Amino acid sequence: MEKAARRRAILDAALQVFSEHGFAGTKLDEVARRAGIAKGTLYLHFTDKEALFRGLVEENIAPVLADADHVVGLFPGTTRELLDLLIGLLAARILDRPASAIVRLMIAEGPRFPELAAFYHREVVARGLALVRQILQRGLERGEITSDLGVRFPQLVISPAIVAVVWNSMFGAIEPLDARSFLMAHRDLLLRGLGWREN
Amino acid sequence: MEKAARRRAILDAALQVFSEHGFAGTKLDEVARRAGIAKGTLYLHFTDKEALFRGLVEENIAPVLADADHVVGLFPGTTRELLDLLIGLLAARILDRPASAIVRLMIAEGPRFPELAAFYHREVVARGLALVRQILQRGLERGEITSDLGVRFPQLVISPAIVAVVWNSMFGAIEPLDARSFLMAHRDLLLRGLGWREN
Amino acid sequence: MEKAARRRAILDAALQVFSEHGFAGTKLDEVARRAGIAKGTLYLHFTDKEALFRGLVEENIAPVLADADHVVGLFPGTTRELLDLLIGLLAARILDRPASAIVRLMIAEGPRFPELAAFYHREVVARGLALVRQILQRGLERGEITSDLGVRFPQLVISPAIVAVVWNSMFGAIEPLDARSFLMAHRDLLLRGLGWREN
Amino acid sequence: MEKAARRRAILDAALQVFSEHGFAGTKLDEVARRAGIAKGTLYLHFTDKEALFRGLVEENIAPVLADADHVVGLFPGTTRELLDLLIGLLAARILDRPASAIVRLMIAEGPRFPELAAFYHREVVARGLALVRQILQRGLERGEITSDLGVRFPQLVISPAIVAVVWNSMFGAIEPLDARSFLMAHRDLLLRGLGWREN
DNA sequence: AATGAATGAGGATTCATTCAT
DNA sequence: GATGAATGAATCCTCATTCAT
Repeated sequence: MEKAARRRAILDAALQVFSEHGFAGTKLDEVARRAGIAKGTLYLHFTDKEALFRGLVEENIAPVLADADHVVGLFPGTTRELLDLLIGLLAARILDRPASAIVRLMIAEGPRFPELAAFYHREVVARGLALVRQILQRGLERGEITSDLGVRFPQLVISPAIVAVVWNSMFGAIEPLDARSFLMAHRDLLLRGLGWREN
Repeated sequence: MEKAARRRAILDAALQVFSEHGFAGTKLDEVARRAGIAKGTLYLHFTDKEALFRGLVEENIAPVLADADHVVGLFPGTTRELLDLLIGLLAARILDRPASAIVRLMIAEGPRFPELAAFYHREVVARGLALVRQILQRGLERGEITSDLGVRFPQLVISPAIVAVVWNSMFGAIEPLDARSFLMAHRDLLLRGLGWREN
Repeated sequence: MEKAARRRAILDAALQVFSEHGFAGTKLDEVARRAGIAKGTLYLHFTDKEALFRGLVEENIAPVLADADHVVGLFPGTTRELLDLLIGLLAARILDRPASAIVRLMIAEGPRFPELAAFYHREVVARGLALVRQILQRGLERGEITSDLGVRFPQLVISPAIVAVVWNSMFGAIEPLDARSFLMAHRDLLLRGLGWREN
Repeated sequence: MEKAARRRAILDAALQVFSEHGFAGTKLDEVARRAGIAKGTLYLHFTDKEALFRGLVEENIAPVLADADHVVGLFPGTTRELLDLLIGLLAARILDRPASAIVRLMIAEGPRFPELAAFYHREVVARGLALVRQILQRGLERGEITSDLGVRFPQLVISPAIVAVVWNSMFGAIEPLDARSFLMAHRDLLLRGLGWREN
């Protein structure tokens, strides 16, 4: 349908512009220009600037959730294999502009959009952390790891991915961080820290 | 001197308001109001909004650097003790509103202030990471740890602190993260991951 | 086209207001109000206050130049007839509010807009003086006048017209000067001074 | 007295700044700076910006009037000699920055200060024109000139002086006008135009 | 008297939103 | 539906004026 394509073009443009200028700094003129439509047309798709921002975040969540389901689906395998898979996905996502831009936007603007933060927490963060917990819990039960720190603080597993996004957005031009090697190092450190032992 | 106090009041107010609304979203009227001065008075201390923002970041760096020097000064001790010290400081800093607000602001606005990001990188981030490297390098030399992953990716040591700040700013109202326990868990995981062995 | 009419309305209002209050003293709010449009609409036609001022001067030059060409076109006639024609045009222009307001504005604001003054000199003043020189040079060649002072100082021919404008703008309410009689007297004095002799 | 010197310094500075930027464009900060005093001190001498402007014009009139009296005092002489004297004074005045700046200011700002324009008309212009009339009337009575056009339109005698001031303020950088030669040419043209005949 | 820091009304400019075409 | 010209509220910044020292 034509309408859906139009909507997608707007959201793509909005992601770029919000990402470059932040919420308050974004001019809808520029979003419209990049989307190749007239300014007024924006209002046929989104009631106002805030709705556009919310739509942006909400509609970029689907692929993330699909990823998670994918990981869950591949559950057979060692904890190491699952963590590798997870980190591979994170790396893919991090190298992937849209999703990392969304993460950055949520960090930058989250405090000004509490309901959106709650939505993001519920739909993305809580699910992601639950997935991490599942993987590690299973590792404990199988005797592949011995520490429950990861289950208790699943954010520890995710932290380096967040930092890689933030780092490259701020210091990418000065001292870029290779996200893949960084996350590989993290996986090694993490597994050893959790008491990993090949059975 | 009266002038310095006025300046401090302005910076305190600015930290609050920039922190709540971001750079573009901040009204200087509100900064002035919270500082208890007239709008025009702001301009006797800072040439414009951007100078105020820069001043805010720059003048909040001094205490951070003082901390770092302090840690270096206390160098004798095991790697575990030093990491504890470091993490204690991070926790103190994280629980400390001003500094965490600055970190958040830098993450949110950094991409729009490249020179400021460079300044922050040079004065705070690079020094902090150098300190981490020193500590871990010394641990390797003393045989207290065996992995050099921390030396190669010192950001891994810092990541959970950054995430704790970001987490609480976004999800503090929904699911607060106890920064101290979180960082203690991190320290345990990290040390074990690095091959910690009490001599 | 509607757009051109809007632009004309703005320039008309701007001429009034700039003329009454000078450049710095003019409020764009008032220009908009008198043009019957909203403040923001001004900016769809002129990028800023200075562009509006420049546009005002530049677009009021066309009719003046058309007049000058007209005079040149009517060249056959005695020097007296040509001077009469010229003075008639000056009088018409002087009694004509817009042009005299422009002259006043240029005198008042010229020093603060050097490029605009240069433009005005090039497009209006130099051409006007060249026309005066042509007329007088022809008079000398035909033996109708004997002095070359007018050719050497064509500003002498124009001075009373300028003064009439300035006088009436300043003292019009106190002691108005009848521009037509004034310029007629000037013509008589000038011709006699240049050694006029009917052939 | 110290106070009078202070006042003079302020007026000198004010003349410069008003002359460069016009009334609305003048910042009292800059006047104070150039006068070498604090901003607040201005208000010990002039109640407000407008009073300063008025004072400026009013206090620069004395020397002009003194000149005029001087001319009247030297009355014996031919009409040519008196006109020479008058034009010499005008040239001196025109080459003299302060007075020409005042003339320019009155032209530029006069319409916004009607009472000041009236004052200027009464104290300077009317007296100057009366003087011109006296000289020419005497010339007629003595039979040195035959036309009464100058008596009827004394502004014709003054016009080139005004134009010289205006010209050089606007086009001085592009095509400067030598005021002295210009006024000499005017004198010759004028005398001949009035029917001058050496007795 | 002199100072200059402080004030806050005022004005240029921007931009989210509306609406006639 | 789509457009983009028009709107005017909102915000940064300036500067004449005041006043405590």
